[in-house]
Amino acid sequence: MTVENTDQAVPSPRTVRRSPAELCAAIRDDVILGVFAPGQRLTEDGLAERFGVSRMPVREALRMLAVEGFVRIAPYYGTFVAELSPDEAADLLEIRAVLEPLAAARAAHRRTEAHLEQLREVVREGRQAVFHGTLDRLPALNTRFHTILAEASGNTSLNSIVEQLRYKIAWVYAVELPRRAADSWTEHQLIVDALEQGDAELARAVMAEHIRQADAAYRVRNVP
Amino acid sequence: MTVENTDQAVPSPRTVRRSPAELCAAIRDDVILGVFAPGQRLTEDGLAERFGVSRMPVREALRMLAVEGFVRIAPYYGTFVAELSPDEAADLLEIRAVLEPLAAARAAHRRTEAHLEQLREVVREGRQAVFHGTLDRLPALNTRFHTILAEASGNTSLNSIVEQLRYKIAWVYAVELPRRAADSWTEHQLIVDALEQGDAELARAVMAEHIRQADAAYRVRNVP
DNA sequence: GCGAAGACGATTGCATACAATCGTTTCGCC
DNA sequence: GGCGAAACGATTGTATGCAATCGTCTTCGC
Repeated sequence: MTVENTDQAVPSPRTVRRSPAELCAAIRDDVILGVFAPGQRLTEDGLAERFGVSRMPVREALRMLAVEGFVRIAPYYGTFVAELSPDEAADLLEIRAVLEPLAAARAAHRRTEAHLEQLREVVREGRQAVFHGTLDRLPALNTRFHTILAEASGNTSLNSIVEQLRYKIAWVYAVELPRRAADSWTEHQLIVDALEQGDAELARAVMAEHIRQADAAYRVRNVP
Repeated sequence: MTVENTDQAVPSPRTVRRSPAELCAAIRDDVILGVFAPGQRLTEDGLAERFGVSRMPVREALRMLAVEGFVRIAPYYGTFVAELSPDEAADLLEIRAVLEPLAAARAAHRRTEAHLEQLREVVREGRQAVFHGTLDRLPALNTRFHTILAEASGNTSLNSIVEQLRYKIAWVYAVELPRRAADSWTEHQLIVDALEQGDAELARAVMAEHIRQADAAYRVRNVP
């Protein structure tokens, strides 16, 4: 094992007090946003200074991120941002391709009226954004749609697994927005329709097709 | 939130030095084995004394277990063994029911000859144990079979997710062994056959049926 | 000049000490 | 006696200090 690049030479250290769980989320965000590059070394001192805390909460946050798979910790050696090969990146999509349809099928039965209203609202905003060409709002709306749907599945484990997958996919992939936007939100509408009807198998099928189409529009970041 | 029961009044504290990752596994084992009951409070001091280390490695291990979902941490309040409702327990099986067939289908293409040999050996031992009635060896062999298969899938993320699921299922469920043993190992044989033939859809179908049969034989522990 | 062994610097691992917070109990007041 | 607030004890959160380990550089020997 060799030391690849030195410490993080990144801007904007925030001097806000954060608990380990918040630190974990903050570092994960920085990893996803590319502030810390794959393979980059993360020193405890560096992160501690960056976030204005001591090494102890940083260590706890790093252990959490290691379980989540965003960093890998080599004992007595160091912590490094994880590197996903193109194959591993594709594997993430393959897992999501079976879990999201499962979530949709369950949501067809377990969804409450409140869930439906939220989904309808998100789809309405999404389609409006497509119509008006304000595409910058779409990523957040898309995430929100799938988040609500995972919640509506009523399966907490499934929800957290899919959430983790979405984090990783957002990290590894960049999506070609304009090409897919219109179709994507039409499909979202079809999914909500299936949920309203309580048709689990229809919801599963439509979601499976939606994921299939979405995967085809992804583009791997940082190809070696 | 109320304090349910006091600290762990458990026997056999081991005075072996352990790293945070090993501590995490050790505590998780104790949770799965029921040494720590669901809902029980886990104090850092208590665990530190039990494992012969200071609170720091214990804290890091607990953060990892919280991410894995075996404990829940309430800031400035305490750490408690997680409690899974019967619904949440059933949800675990539902997730596994789509992920294991996916692993089997992938393994049909990605498995190496070394994987096949290991699987054949495990199945041979399993069927022999069934034949001779030495049923106490079967749980370990069953875990080993599914572990090798997950590895053979060549999808590291899928592997770790399924591994986590298996931990939780072993924790929450007890299985009626004698009733299922013979059929289960016949199905294992069929899965290996499908992998040998490289028939992904056959492997997926056989595994799906295997999981379906296995789930029917589970019995929830600690029903409230 | 080249290879190996030891010393150094940097970083992680861990134990201790202290601060912050929560639940409970006790005390005072009505 | 009942209610509210302050003090206490217990536990968690964090910072600091030191030991352990690793990689690298230097130096010695050939």
